[in-house]
Amino acid sequence: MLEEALREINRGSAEVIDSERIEKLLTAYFQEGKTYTVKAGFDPTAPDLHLGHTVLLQKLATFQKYGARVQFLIGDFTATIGDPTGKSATRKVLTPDDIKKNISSYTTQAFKILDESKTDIVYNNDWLEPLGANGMLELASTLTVARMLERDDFSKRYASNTPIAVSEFMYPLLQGYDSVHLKSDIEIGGTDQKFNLLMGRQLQKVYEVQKQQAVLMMPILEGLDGVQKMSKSLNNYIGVTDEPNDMFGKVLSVSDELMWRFYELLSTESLENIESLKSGVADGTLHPKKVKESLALEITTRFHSEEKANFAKAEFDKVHSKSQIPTEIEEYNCDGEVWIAKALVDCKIEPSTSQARRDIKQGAVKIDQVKISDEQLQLSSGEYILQVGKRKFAKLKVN
RNA sequence: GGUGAGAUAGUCAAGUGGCCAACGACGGCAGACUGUAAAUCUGCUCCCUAUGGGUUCAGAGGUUCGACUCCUCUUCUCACCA
Repeated sequence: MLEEALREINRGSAEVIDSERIEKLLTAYFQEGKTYTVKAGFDPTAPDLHLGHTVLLQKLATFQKYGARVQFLIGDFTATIGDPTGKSATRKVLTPDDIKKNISSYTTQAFKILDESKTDIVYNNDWLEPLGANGMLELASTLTVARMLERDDFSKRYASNTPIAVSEFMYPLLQGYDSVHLKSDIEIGGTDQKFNLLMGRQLQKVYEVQKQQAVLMMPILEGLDGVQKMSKSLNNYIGVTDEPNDMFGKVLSVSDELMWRFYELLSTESLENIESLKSGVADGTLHPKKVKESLALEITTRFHSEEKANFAKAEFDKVHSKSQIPTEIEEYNCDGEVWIAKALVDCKIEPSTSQARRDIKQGAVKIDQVKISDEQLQLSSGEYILQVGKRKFAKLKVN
């Protein structure tokens, strides 16, 4: 039991600091039913979560399964400083109202994964604000500038003469102080947070609250391209609020290699099962697509429902395997004869008539499942199913 | 503060008076092949009902029949010196 728990907890992790501590906490839980706390900090700036964010959430859920109380920390105070990401210069200041809105959308999404009854939502403004100037100075005195500059990001910026605001130095300190206040037993975060996470350990020692927290770091999830990290700005993400059809399709479009990564970091499938899936694919008894399909089903079910996931799968098969028309298509109307290129633009499946012409020339455009080649084609009155490529559809009614 | 280099399409990056809507690479889209996977091959990739027209090469002026290319100023970036 203990062994299995440890394996699940370490699963996919990039680095663990003080794993003995984790083992002790778990042992205490299994033997005496003692709970412990796991802290994770969240920035209230990004209300749209994608699967990259859920890696952490799922790790927290795993901890909950093994006796942890999760300290779901909202960095409402620290959000006003801005974590030194190097490009944070233009960070806008959030109003309390924005923050409140972001948080509620954040938590409803998060509780699709986390057990609400084992989660404490805490706001660091509650203790950082009363800390005051004295407290801040005391906190700042625990650390030297040299030590601060050890942080990779800082040293790089310092070396390249990129400005570093003194307030940015406070960020890791404050995040570390959160751990002091909360007396966290374990803190988890992404590998990019290493410095900040370690700061928690250091400060807990200085303030002599208790034993130092253990730290578990999760890798950054790759996006759909399999190379760069999943992020909204790179448009390689699967959002947790994506439509079931999109979500299913996106998961299915990841490469076989990346699929295993997703399995490790996102699936709740046990490690044994994943191993057997892997060997099944390796010796040819299992088709990789089947394996990917069940992953897509699992993920879609998690954020929507089983029913919707199954529907998305059926829809997917219909459109792609049997190349039929999807059940639901956007509908558009227009009057009089329409030039095909214009119609495609009006239906928002082409960005410009130039692009539409090119696609027609290349045979990417179909009307009612039939490829067309005449770029001068006029559509007279009637109903048409327009299609560009494999995935863009529209229904057009010409009056 | 001084000196020098630079700013080109989504990104990187050629182009140094007409052959430039601008080489190439990446990305993206489409086609073939497939498992809408990957890999590979091919085509396309500013806009406009188009063998043509329009608007582009940081911004504003100027020289010229003609400028992304030359000149002036402005803004911003980078390097070296102080």
